[in-house]
Amino acid sequence: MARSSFQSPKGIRDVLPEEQPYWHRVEETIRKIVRLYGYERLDLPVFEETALYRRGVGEGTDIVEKEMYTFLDRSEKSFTLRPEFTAGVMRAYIEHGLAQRPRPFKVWSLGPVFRYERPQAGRYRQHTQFNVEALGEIDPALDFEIMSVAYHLYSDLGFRNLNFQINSIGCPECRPGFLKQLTAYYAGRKDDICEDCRKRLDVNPLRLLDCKVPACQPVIESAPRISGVLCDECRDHFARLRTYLDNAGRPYVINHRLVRGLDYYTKTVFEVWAEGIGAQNAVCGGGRYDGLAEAVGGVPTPAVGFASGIERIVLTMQSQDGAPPAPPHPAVFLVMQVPQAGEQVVSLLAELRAAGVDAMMAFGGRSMKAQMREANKRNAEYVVIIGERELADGTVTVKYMDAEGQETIARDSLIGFIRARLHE
RNA sequence: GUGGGUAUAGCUCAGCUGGUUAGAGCGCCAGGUUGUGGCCCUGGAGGUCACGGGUUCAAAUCCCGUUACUCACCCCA
Repeated sequence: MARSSFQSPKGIRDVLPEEQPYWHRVEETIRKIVRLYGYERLDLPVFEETALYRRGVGEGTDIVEKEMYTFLDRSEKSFTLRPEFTAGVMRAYIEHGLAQRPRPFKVWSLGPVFRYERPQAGRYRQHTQFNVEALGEIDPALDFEIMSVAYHLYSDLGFRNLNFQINSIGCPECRPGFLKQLTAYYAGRKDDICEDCRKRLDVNPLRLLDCKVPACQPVIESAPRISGVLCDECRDHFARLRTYLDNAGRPYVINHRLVRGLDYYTKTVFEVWAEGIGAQNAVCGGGRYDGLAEAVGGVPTPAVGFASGIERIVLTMQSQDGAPPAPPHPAVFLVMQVPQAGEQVVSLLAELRAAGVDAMMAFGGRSMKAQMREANKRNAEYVVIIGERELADGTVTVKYMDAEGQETIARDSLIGFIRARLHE
C-alpha cells in the first residue's frame, strides 16, 4: 500500500473505474424496472433529526443502540447520517401530505447509508442502497408487487438460484400473544441457551429465533411458531400473498425464523439470499411496516418496501461466471506524427465530439509509438493519424484497430466516414 | 464491542534457521534507425521492508508495544 498522509475512513471504500461498469449495469437495470412497475424517484437528505431514527427504527435495535453516526450541528441540534431509508421516506410522506396523491404512493431511492459497524466482506460503514417503498395500501397484492420488483431486478441481472425467504411476524393484534408463548417456552430452558439469548429473552424475544449458536438450535427447532397464532387478518394476508407467489411460479421458502431486526415490521417480512458476499447472505431485505407512520407521529398508514445493497449485488455479479460488463472505450483516438499536427488534432477532436463521436487524443507530444500504445490500451476502435503528408494535402489517415488496414481520406469527410462505420 | 490472520515496489507476492548495494511477475516509462498499437526483446523509474522500542558486532528476518488492513462473531444491505 502506498504511503500517504490520508486514507479513507475505516469501512469506507472507493469505487474505482474498473468497478464502474458493474454499477452502471445495476443502475441501468434499476431504472428500467422502476419504470416498468410505475415507481417514481424520491431523493431524501443524507441526514435527519436523530429522533426520527430513534423512534422510526426502534430504541431496542442494534442500529439505534450502537450503529448510528450521530453529531451535533452548530446549533447543538442532534442529527444522524441515515442508517436506512424507510424512516426518511415516511417522514417525507407525512411532511408533504403525500397521502393526498393516488394510493399507494410508490417511490424508489438510491444512495448511501451509514452504519458504524466492524467492516468485513460484503459489509461496509457506508454502503449504497436501492430502496423501494409503496405507502398507503394494505392489499397483499402490493406485498407481491414489491417482492416482484426485487425478483425482476435480480433475474434481469442474471442471478442464479434466487432464494426468497418469507415469513409473517404478525401485528400488534397477535404478536404479543405469541411473544408470551415464546418467552414462557424459553423460561424453562434458560440453561440450554447461549448468553446472548438469555439477554434477548428480556430485550427482544423475537430475535431468539434468529440465533445461530449451535446449542440454541434444538431449542429453536421445537419452539412455538408464530404461524400457529396469527390473527385472522394476518393469516389471511399471508395466505393471499403466498397464493400470488404460487400463481406466478415464484420460488420461495417459508422461514419461521426470519424475524428481521427493525421494530417497525408487521406481517410480511422477506429477504433474498445470495452467495459470493462473504459470510453475509442477504442482498435484499424488506417487508410490511404498518406501524411506522404512527411511530413517527403520522396517521396510521400501511406500507411495504425493501432495500437492497448495491455493493452486495456487485459482489454477487462478480462471483458469478460470465463476462463482466464491458468498460467504455473511445470510437476514435487521435494521434499526431509531428508536433505541428497538434493544432489540427485539437480542432478535429472538438469537431468529432460536436458531432457526437466519442474521441480522445494523445497528449504530451510523445513518440508516435507511444501514442499508438496508448490508443491500444484505451481500446479505441479507430486511430486517426495526422502527419506531415496529411498536413500537406488536407487528409487524415484512419487505421482500424481490430482489423487489418488503414486508409487515407479527405479531412472534411472524416466525420461522415466514422459515423457510417459506427452505425454498422 | 469480542476473537483469529496479515503488514516488503502501483498490484500479486518471494526473501530459508538474522549477515554486507532488498528481489520476481504484472503494471508504468523509454528504446528496438527512416510516420503506426497488440506478441517478443532491451533498458529505466519506483521501496524510510507499517510505525516505535528492544536483543545483537549485525534485524525485512528474533522479542515487546502501537497502528492499519483483513476475516469471522454480533447484526444487517
